[in-house]
Amino acid sequence: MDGPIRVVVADDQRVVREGIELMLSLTDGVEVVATAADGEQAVAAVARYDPDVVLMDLRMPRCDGVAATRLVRRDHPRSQVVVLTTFADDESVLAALHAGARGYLTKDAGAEEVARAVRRVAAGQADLDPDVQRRLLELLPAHRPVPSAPAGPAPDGLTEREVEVLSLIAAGLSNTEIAQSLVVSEATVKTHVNHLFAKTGVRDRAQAVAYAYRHGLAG
Amino acid sequence: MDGPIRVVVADDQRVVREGIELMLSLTDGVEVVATAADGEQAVAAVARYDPDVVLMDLRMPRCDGVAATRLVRRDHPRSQVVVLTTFADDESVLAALHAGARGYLTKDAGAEEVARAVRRVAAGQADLDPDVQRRLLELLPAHRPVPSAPAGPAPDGLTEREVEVLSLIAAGLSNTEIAQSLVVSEATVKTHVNHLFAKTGVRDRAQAVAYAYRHGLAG
DNA sequence: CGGTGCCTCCACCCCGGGGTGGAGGCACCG
DNA sequence: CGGTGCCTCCACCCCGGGGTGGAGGCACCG
Repeated sequence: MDGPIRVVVADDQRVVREGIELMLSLTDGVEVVATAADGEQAVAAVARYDPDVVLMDLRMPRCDGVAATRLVRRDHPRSQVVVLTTFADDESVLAALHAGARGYLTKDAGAEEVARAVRRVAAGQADLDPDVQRRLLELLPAHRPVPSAPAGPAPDGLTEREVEVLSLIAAGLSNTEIAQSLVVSEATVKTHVNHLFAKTGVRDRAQAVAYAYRHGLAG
Repeated sequence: MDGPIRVVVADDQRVVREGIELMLSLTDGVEVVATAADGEQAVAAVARYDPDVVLMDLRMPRCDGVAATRLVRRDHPRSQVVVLTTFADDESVLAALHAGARGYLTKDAGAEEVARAVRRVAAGQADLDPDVQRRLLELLPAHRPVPSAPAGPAPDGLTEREVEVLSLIAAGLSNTEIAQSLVVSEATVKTHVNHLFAKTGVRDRAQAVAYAYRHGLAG
């Protein structure tokens, strides 16, 4: 990486825009090449200046930040986008990340955080607000271990009986119904349920059903 | 947060273990209450000391870090886990995060990074290595909630919001978590849940998860 | 022989999930 | 204009699910 990291700042609030511009101008190795007050201007600025990084507000008039991010990523994939916004609700976060943002900062980030995000993103890494990271974890897609051994032995050391109970859970049976189905007491069912929860690391039967589907124990 | 953040350090290599212990002992507001040389010891230490944070190596004898993390999260959900490992391959990362780790550091992290991760995780946030963040982004689920109108209309006359709630149920979230995720009250979530149960004809969330998987609203 | 793992069952506790019966705001539409 | 559907939120109730801490029988095996 030679030469400064070239940045475009897009925010509809002038104070914010100029504050960030100033902040970054005092940062070593970073240069603000343009600013934009709405999404359309941001896209145009990217086309004209081919920056390394775009600092993008989400709430802007005329083509909001998400749409602008999507356009930037589609037409100028070399330019990375860091979202800088007051809001961190799931809708915004997912939409922005899906549009291709590699960074996500909230507006109480300090100069240091902003500079770090710009550098990391320019270096091909990601830099997300800690709360956003946590949300991502919650949305973690199923961990499919390896589809190698499909109908092989039970995963996570489940016993035969536990797999049986798990399948019935996935089939939508209550503990009482499972007990009737297996001709054992409900207490026994609850024991198996507790054991298989512990082994698979799930919290409740909803998660257990998802686990069963992902591991081919239901369907 | 009053009192120091109480930490357990688990690593089978003595140099690493004691190095981190020293490093953290010099950090304001952090106290190492125990160390562990393998997974079993780590789990036992958590049970005995009820720490705020566990720094967990992944490669350890007798119950590896992933299993230990899972146990800690199951049995002592108050204690958060930060993984500290040399490896950042996808399998390890996914397994660890799935087991419930809230932090992920590689071993070339400095004292500052380690301290920051401990603090953030203790505060209920997440702190993942930037490369891990990038991997997570690549794994981002296909933003199911509101995909404009791609995969056909919702089955059984489900509204957009109901489909959204159903997807989150299938992702294993509780009503409280769904409420937080959608930024609405829990009462609203319960209303949607009741409506979608009635429309789809399921009885509880276990059956709802199965329904979601069968109708391609999860997975 | 003793140890281990699995299956079986018990009592007890508590909270979250699921159900009922409301309500208001808003957008859309005939 | 009034009706309808959706989203939002409330209070209240109750039961099943999930967790704890036991226990005994049995098969297998070193």
